[in-house]
Amino acid sequence: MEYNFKKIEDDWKKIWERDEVYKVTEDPTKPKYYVLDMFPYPSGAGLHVGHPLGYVASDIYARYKRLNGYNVLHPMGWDAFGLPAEQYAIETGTHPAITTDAAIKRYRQQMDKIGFSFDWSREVRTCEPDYYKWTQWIFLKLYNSWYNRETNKAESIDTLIDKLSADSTWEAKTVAEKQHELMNYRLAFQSYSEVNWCAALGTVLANDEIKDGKSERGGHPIERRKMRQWFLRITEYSDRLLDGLDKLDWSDAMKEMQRNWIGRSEGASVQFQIPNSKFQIEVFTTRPDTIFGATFIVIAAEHELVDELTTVEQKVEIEKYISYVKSKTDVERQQEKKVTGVFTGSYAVNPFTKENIPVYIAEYVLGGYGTGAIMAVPADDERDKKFAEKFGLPIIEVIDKSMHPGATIEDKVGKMINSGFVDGMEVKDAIKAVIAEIEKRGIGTKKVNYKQRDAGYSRQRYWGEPFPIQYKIVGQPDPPFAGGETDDIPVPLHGDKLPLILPEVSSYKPSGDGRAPLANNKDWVAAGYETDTMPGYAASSWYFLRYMDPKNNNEFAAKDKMEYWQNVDIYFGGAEHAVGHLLYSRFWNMFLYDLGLVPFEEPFKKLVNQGMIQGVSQFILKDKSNDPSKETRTNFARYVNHNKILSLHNIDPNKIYPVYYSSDIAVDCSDLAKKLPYNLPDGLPYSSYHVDIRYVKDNILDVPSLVAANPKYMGSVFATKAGYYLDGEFYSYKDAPQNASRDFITDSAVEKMSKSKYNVVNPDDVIDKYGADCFRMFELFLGPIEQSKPWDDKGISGVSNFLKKFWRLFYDEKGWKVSDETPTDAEFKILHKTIKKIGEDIERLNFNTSVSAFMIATNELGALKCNKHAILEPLLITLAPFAPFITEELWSALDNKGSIHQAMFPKVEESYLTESEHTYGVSINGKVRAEIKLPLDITAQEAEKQVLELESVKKWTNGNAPKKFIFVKGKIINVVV
RNA sequence: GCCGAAGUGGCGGAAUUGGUAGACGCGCACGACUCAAAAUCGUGUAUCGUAAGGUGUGUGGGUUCGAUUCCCACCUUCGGUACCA
Repeated sequence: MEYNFKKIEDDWKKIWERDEVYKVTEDPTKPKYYVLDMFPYPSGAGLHVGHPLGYVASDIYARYKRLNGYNVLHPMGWDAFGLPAEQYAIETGTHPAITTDAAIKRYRQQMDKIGFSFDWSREVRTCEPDYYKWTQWIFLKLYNSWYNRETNKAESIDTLIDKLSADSTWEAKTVAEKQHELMNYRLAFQSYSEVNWCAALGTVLANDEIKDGKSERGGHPIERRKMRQWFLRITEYSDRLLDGLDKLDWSDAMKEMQRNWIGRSEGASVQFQIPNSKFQIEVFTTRPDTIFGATFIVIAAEHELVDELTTVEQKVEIEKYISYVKSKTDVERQQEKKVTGVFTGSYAVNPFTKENIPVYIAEYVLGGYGTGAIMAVPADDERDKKFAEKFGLPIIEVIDKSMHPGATIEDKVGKMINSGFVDGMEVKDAIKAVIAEIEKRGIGTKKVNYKQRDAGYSRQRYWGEPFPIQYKIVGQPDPPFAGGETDDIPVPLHGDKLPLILPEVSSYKPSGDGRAPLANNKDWVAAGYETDTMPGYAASSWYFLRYMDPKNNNEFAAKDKMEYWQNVDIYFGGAEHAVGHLLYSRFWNMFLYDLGLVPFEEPFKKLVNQGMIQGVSQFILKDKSNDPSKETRTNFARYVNHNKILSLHNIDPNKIYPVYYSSDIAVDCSDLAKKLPYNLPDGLPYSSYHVDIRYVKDNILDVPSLVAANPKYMGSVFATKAGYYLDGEFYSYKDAPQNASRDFITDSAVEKMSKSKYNVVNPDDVIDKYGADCFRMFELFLGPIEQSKPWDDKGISGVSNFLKKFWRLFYDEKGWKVSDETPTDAEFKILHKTIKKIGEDIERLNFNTSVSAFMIATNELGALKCNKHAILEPLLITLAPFAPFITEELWSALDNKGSIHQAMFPKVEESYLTESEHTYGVSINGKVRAEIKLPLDITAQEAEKQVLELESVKKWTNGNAPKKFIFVKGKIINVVV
């Protein structure tokens, strides 16, 4: 009987769904295990072969845990709010809900084909009111909470009000004043702040949505703009987010990225007095030890004292400089390596040297970090040094590094010099001593600074959660009323009014004045609702909690269910979320934990970052000039005579007919180009274009079918070494070189899989051809799960062959051949060796070597002609997590009741694995020269005697006693001569 | 610049604690079956050498009886990040 994967997979898919095989409920009699995937954004393009890699891995892990008696929560859902659906809506007018729903259906179909064991009864969709009701609810909790630094946790805003009420001035304040004051504490708060405004997208972007100064999506330019925005006070959690990392089983790379993002640095803040004035400049420094070398102060262009410090004489120049700094975009500021700055005209007093030191403004000091002012120590800081050199400022050496050759000027090593009371101290001690002195004199304190900023939480978009906020204009009655202006007070919606449903709008475009698309709905605006929506990370910051209790209408998740499931045991997802989603989720979870709403502080115990499967893009090379008359391009003319082609085919020379060159011609030409006595204008006169990989096999383009499917290539010439294709027909050159190839060869490159690069491989196609089991195992067989690699289906036949071979252990042409004979020890050994290996591999996530272990077992059993039930059935269970369909089919053929996926993973019988002998490799001076089989319990003396008897060893020892004899039991023997 | 990961046959990769480098698969070659092809099965396949033997895990050095594995320096690639004081 043949292995008919199509029928098997279709049948079992239906049965699993009918019998709810993967449905899970809380069961206190079983240990729980929570296996989670980062839920996808359902894009219109569907899944490509890269997406399922992590899902396949997590599916195997979940199935394995289930077979080992765990009650496994393994859910899936949709991160359904997002920009692509909204932009499609702007282009076509289709409501994003419709697009999103269609995309989800498509994804679901593709996923079902692969045979995942998700409990779909727990599916969540973040764009559904049932879900975002709770996103809004949590936002209100954040709004109504503050961070109590004394108890070191978030508390209800009421405890803050109690505290503030103790001060008699509090009661005297107006409602508005009180609200403004509280805004300084709320964990979700509003503030005017410079934001990253993207004009092209009409929205504000978070720092991590920006790459190289441009929007991550679309690559549009970003400018700084002051706007009133919602923020989350994540900085209150910086320390806990940092400390919590130590307890997590995440890769070091991932932890480092979060640490760098949080960017904690310890130092001191110090006041520098401006002589004869009430002003002081507060600087932040991580190197208080070097304060004796501080010879000038630099403040940011945005610093609040700029006006006060600018003297009359310097005013014009300072204003010019500030407008110069502001005119530059972030990109330009980054590219600019020139040292710039202007003297304010004022001086400050170095509190230790008592010298008057000049105050400068320079763009290398940022307004947003630290205090926006630094004490510059040119002897120990690269940038300060460059600045001092350019402006002729004094450089005082304060650290003797002669004992540390090779140390950079910024390394914290050496002995203090020229530094008053700390002279002779080591840098480490000097830092402490200076801080102590600063604190003693009351001119500063020890301080910790973070790079991390509070997280922007407003988006000028339509397709997101509405804020459950109305605005109250000061002096007016309660909502509803018109809002949106600058002095109004946000009023949170009452919890029982949630969800606040996302309204319909007349246009999905931003209103044009910087306000969100919701401003296009008059009723919405009239009711005073906030017109911004929440960012993408809102919903994804807590979805893992909702899976535990997805249908609950009274709570985001019931306490007892969270108590049962606890946090995610293993989380699979891409490394690109290191500082976005993974940081925000930890923050939200910690917050909910502080309020006693969640029973665990960290949401994700173990993290696995699957690598990306990239696409192999194919390029065709197009003649750049498109001008057929220029015979001067002698290099190409060797193969293609444009004019000849034109006249042969009666083509109008004025008509545009692009010529594409096979890349082997281009390679020839680049060789040729090197030999030319002159340079070609801009490199070689061709440019690369992506071509759909469907028409390319092994870098050879199928020109006729490409042209047949794409009318735009009609009339184009595809030149190869032997001839050319025109409208899909091949014509040879009369003088073509002997044996020249007709193949049109493409160029290739590994890139991210994407529709626009025409390099997408659809899993459906692979599954149709080889089956889902094969697809799953092949993805894993490609290499280690954490490694990125290009998709290459060359090896897929190996996995396909394996499945067929495996099938043939049960069936041959004549039919069923499984016997009830008692297996031999050798057969048992193969079985138990495999059980052990697979169990260990899954725990370590070494799925690629598991696949090879199955191949080995199948080959070995095949060689022994073993078709015995007692071997095959346990083996089948070990394979079930990897290949759920074929194993289920064979399981039922073995006359088992119920699903194999609810069976028990077999136990390893060590007795079959213990060896009494070992074949030792015998090395002479570390090089393996011989082999010898010895009993495992042999003594070193006896082994030495036997080894030295070997002819192949005697040859090296010449019969002499060895210098040394190394015997490592069960491993190796080494003879030193 | 800084932080992190990696570099092994023609290719994807294996070697889990310092102990027989190249498992498994692809590709390739040869053979069997076939009128033939496909499919399937078998054999071989790091490299130089007829062989004995030599060489070999990015490069150079070191520790060790023994190094893909540990240490030092360097090169390359990929990810992250950046006037962060």
